[in-house]
Amino acid sequence: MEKVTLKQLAAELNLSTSTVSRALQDSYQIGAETKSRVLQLARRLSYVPNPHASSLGSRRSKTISVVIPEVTDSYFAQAINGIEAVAQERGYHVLIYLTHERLQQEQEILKEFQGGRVDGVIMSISAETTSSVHMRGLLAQQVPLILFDRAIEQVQTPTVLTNDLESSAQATWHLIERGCTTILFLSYFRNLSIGQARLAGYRQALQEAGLPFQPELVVDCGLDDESNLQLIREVLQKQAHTNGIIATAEGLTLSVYQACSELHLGIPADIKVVCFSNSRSAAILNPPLTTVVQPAFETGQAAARLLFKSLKNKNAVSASDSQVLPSKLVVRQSTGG
Amino acid sequence: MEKVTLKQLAAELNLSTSTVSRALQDSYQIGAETKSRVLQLARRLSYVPNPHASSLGSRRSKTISVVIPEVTDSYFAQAINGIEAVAQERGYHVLIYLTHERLQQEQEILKEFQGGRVDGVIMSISAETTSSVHMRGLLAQQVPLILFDRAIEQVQTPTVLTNDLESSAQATWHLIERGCTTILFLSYFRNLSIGQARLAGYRQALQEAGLPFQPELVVDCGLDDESNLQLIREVLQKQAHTNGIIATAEGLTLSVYQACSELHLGIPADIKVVCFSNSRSAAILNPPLTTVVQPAFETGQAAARLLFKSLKNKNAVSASDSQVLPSKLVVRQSTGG
DNA sequence: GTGAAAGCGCTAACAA
DNA sequence: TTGTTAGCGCTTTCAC
Repeated sequence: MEKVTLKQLAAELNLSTSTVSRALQDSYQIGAETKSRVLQLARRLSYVPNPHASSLGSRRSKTISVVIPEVTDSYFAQAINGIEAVAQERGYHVLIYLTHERLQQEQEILKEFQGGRVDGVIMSISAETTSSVHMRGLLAQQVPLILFDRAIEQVQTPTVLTNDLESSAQATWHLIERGCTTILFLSYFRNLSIGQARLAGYRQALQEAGLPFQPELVVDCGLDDESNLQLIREVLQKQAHTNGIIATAEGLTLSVYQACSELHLGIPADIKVVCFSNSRSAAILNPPLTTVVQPAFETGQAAARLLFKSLKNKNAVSASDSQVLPSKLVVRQSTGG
Repeated sequence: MEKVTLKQLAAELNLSTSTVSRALQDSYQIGAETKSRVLQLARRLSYVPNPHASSLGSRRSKTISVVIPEVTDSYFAQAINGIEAVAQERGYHVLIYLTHERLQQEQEILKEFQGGRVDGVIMSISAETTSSVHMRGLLAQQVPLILFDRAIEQVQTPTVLTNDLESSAQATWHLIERGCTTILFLSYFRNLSIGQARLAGYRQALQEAGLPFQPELVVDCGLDDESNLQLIREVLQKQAHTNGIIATAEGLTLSVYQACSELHLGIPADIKVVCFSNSRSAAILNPPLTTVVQPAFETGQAAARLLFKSLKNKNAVSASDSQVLPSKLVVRQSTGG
């Protein structure tokens, strides 16, 4: 099967390529009859445009990209669905790139985008990202960038975040109300602004409740389950009075439950647990897990909408259009039900 | 910041664009000194090639695509990671497309690929896909296609599958050994070949064990949790003797646990449960869930390797290179531990 | 080892 | 309403 091109369509129809091109784009400049002739032939020969040629010619790729740390996390998976839903409405393609929490990957990906591969970018920064220098290049090229969930202060671009400080404070308060006095805070890559906000919320709640903040109760976890498990086990042994845990990432749930089980700490009898998690299985864990659920799908949607607004008009959107969507606390038996 | 092009580099260096192009591709035709001059300037001006121009010129996009039903499923998320790992080694980009289990989406996506957007495709078909006509076009264009996990018979292309029949039989046997006599089989989109293989495995085990096959114990579930829950609830009520369940999709776990809980059926005392699931949280469910775990990452890797082999030499790979990787049964308390 | 030149397939002024 | 004509930025023969 030969590849059919615009030129061939044009030749066949005794039209110019530009007319055919316009007809296929449903341009107002083209007569109804011509359009239908073109469309008919295109369909008959099952013509498929070459996106590279079209991107090159128009300097628009009709493609946006999503750059995220990983996809084996309910939050990001759900956010992708939100972004996709919006992109699809507008006839845009979505390229997903994974950084695996590595700054270098993120840098390389963004660098690539300066070549014009995509029209805009929606990103959640990697755990290693502490500066925004690699975003400057993109922005200098006028490629719109929206950050979601995990952002970084210095960069002047719109963000869609959740109320991390508040929801963390709420989770902490919830534990306090259930009688917890010594609460372990498991941070996930401490340098993330989101992690700091959650830590701040925790501290704020402690303070309001008149409980002391104990730095030794803050444990910085990472990607590796095995070492997380070990860290948690150790701190639970050392800080034997611990009777509450806040885990700030879905990926920590397993390690927390395992550590408690190994140490024969009953949840919620001996120790109460709440995790930031968008996993649907939270409801059927043993025991069912109290979670801080982030508005993942909605965040994706909002980010995509901002991006498209910006694509339409570069100046329509600025950092001041940033949004904050609320997370919600879902109480289950891991904190006493 | 102006966009730097090859032409500009060439002008600056008093070289032709072709020389610069070759130098950047590390062609053997170019002298070492020239190469280093080019590279240096490119770096200094932070030159980034335009991928569309390069794809158009070379008729290769250095991009492969992954087409999957959804991403909020551990199996697919892990498979993506496997594919990505291989693609990255080879300097290829990975585009991920979601069909949301809809055939129409899948058709549109594959159609698009006929335009030359990607060099090759790795796909797991949607639940609605019962024919392979929409793949013919791609194959006719010589775009290599590898199917994984969910394939379809008629199409002559390599596949990477798991031993669904065997693992399903194994799971069924496991339940039988634990004393189950009336085993509910929850299929997920019955028409999928993978679903049929699993059903066949179930039937085979029953037969070997001398247990009757009861069609009313086979329930076809779908995407919607709510209706799945209802279906399961109903059949459990009608078939009150049921003392075992096999759920053939990760997404069914929640509904199964909920249904049992609502009907006050104790797992594993009253009813034993095994699910096909790659979710890490299986170990901490209430009770911990016996799972059939598929080799997701490895399947992704294998599929990608096949694809690259085929990209290198169209004739190097054929349907006869298809692979079958084994799943494994992980026994936990939901079947008695 | 390097350059000239002809595209790749499509878009978008500018004309007509 | 349609056609002409340059490109878009890079690759790739074919010469030298």
